[in-house]
Amino acid sequence: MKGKILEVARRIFGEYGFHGTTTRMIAQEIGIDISTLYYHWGEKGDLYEAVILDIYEDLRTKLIEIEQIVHGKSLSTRMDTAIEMMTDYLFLSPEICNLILFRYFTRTRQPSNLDFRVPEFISEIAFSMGIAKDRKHLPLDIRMRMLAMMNQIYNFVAGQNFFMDLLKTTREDYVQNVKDTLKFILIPAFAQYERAGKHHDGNGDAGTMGEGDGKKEETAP
Amino acid sequence: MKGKILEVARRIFGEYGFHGTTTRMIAQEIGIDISTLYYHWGEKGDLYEAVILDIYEDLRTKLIEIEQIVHGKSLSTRMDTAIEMMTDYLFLSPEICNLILFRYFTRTRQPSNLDFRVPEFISEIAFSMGIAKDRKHLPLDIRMRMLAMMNQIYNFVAGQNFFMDLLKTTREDYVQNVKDTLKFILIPAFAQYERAGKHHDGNGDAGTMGEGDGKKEETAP
DNA sequence: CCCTGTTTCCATCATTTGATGGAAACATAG
DNA sequence: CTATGTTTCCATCAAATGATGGAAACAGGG
Repeated sequence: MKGKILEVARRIFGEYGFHGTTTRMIAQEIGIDISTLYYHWGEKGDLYEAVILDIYEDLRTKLIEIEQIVHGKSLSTRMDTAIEMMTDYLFLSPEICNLILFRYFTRTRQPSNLDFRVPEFISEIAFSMGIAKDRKHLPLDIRMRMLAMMNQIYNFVAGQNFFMDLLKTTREDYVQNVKDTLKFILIPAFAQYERAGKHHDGNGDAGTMGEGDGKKEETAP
Repeated sequence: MKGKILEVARRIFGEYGFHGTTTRMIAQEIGIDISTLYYHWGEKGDLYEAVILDIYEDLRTKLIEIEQIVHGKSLSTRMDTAIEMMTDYLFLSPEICNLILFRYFTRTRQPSNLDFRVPEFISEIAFSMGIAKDRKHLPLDIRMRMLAMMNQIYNFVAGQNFFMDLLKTTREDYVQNVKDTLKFILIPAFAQYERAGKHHDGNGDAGTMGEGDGKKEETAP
């Protein structure tokens, strides 16, 4: 039962957010009384915290699995496979994306129960992609690119209902197009690392060229 | 006063979301009684609706302004300028990004007051970029790429607090790195349109395109 | 069966929250 | 000043919500 509650709480919190979810909604979805819920998980904030830890744990497991499969391949191939696997996985548990994005964007009225830190796996991903030489001390620009990449996936999964309606497409079609769009955007972007040889940082101003705007060199801090 | 309420409501709704915001929070922030708020805007859902319409109107105005400035330039230049302007603008009104993303990701318990449709400017942007030949009947893949592009910007602005804390960086530094990251990812991706000539759709498996030669000139730093 | 510990539900509270009616304050034209 | 329309605040409600105590149901070992 404790597990069942966590599972349903993940889904409901993922759909409605923290304040949009009531303990009664969760209990009713399972068909139990709310006091049973409180018995197992304590107050609402504690349950939410458990949900967050749970999804990050799932995500970590998946990332490790993917890392082992794409290990050793070329960057383009690695990204292609990783995008396929990651997308398929997240569409099976879309609340993972929703909950992560809520954390990024939303403030809560709660004192500070929910502001605990969770690793964002940024360095792990960069390392797995072969972009980081060293698991620690990742330069800022690389960390931001990793965030950008993950966000791109999260967005299409978390917003699937809205976007499917907006684009007037079926689910199957949508999933395929998400993968294609991700590849269209991410692979050329990160292909710059392949072309630029191993670790030519190339400043952030990639792609524009010319213009030589006044940006100073900003070597990795 | 009516305007002042709308302005503050934008900010608070943007920070806490619909259910995370109470009418009392808005009223208190201004220093008025909640009944004054209800007098001007009716029920909470109506105020929220007004907020959404307001931010979309602002966004529309800005997009038109940008469109006129980048008109006629090359795609890379257009994107460079548009990213600069759009980012600067959104960082001044970050609640725009938050509110748009909430609409994408969050469900509300409300009956259906907030499910009204608002244009997402997808076709306008594609047309302005010179990617769409025809303002109507945009193919699905192009619309998704436009969404992906806008989402990329929205995310970094809406999540600025979280990301700045995560990356341990200052605001100024963060803003600059957002621009650089956006250019790093978006410009190479959409440069495929330039290289591929005018309208070679190219199937979704765009990842292969990056391998060919790639960008010729690379401003040696 | 009985005893004990666990789990579930019912009844109930105290707050919070959305919402409103009506009195007071304010403004403005005549 | 007075009359009229507008705006703001005070007091208050009803419903929703987070939370809890205690009785009942359940489970398993002796």
